[in-house]
Amino acid sequence: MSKDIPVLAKSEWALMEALWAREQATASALQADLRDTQAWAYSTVKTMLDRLVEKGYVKSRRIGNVYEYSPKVRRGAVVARTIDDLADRVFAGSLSPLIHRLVESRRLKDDEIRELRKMLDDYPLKPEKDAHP
Amino acid sequence: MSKDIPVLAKSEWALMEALWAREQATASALQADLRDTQAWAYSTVKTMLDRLVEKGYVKSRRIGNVYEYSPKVRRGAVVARTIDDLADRVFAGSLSPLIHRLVESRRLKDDEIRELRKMLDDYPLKPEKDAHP
DNA sequence: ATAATATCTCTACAATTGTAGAGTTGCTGT
DNA sequence: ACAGCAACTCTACAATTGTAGAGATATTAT
Repeated sequence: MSKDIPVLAKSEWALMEALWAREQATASALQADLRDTQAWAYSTVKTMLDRLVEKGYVKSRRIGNVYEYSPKVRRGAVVARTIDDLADRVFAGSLSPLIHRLVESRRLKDDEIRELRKMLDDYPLKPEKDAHP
Repeated sequence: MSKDIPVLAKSEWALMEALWAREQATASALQADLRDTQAWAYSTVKTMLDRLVEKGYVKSRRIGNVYEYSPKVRRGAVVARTIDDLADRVFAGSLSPLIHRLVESRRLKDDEIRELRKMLDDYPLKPEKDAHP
């Protein structure tokens, strides 16, 4: 599940977001998509994509003389891994202090608090899915 | 509040944790503290510390012929900034989806869920500190 | 005084990330 | 058949991060 592909670097996120948004696209399409936020040269985008392919985040296939790139990992998986990574570094692998911290950061609006409450209330306390020993 | 000092890199976290733990220490003390987890040469630790000084995370003062380092920023602040950074990149600045994600990741134990519930229940819905219109 | 020890300083080098120019190739319209 | 254009490939370079050796210096025990 959580392979050991390296964590995404900052800019790579932007690119991946664009790619996830399209599901599959050429380098220049992505370059265009990102034009406003990241004014990257075509070759920059291409280089990054190829690096992402090496890292295992993206797959590419040649269509005619053009490469089409598509995500190889689902966004959710990457997000999860990123969070894990953070939890590892910052909270020694435990998520709950991280969440504490988030909540305590007071940067949540009341609505969000309410929503989170609801989510937690609905949260199914583990339906004992473990294989019995 | 949230200065624009660069986000801590992976290894730097380890070092900072050690420093926060001691509150002030020499390079070699930290090197010793980290011996088990990070087998760094003295000069490695020293270099990193000096880089952290440059970045504004650490301050140092010479005591006799030895430098004593101490954190310049509180851990909490750095954690907050790190989380913000993550939220920015991954969730377009909003924390609540991040929390959602964390909770949904199912990597929380039941206890932790309960604890979070409690925490959220106790969470003071903003004591309307806004100036009334 | 001296040798040993601890600490510092300087310098360096590899990997990764950020960014891109220059030149090559191949289709496309005229 | 050729100019244009789009996409590609190759190469490169700066900044940051990870890591450390070598040599300078100061402190101390003998």
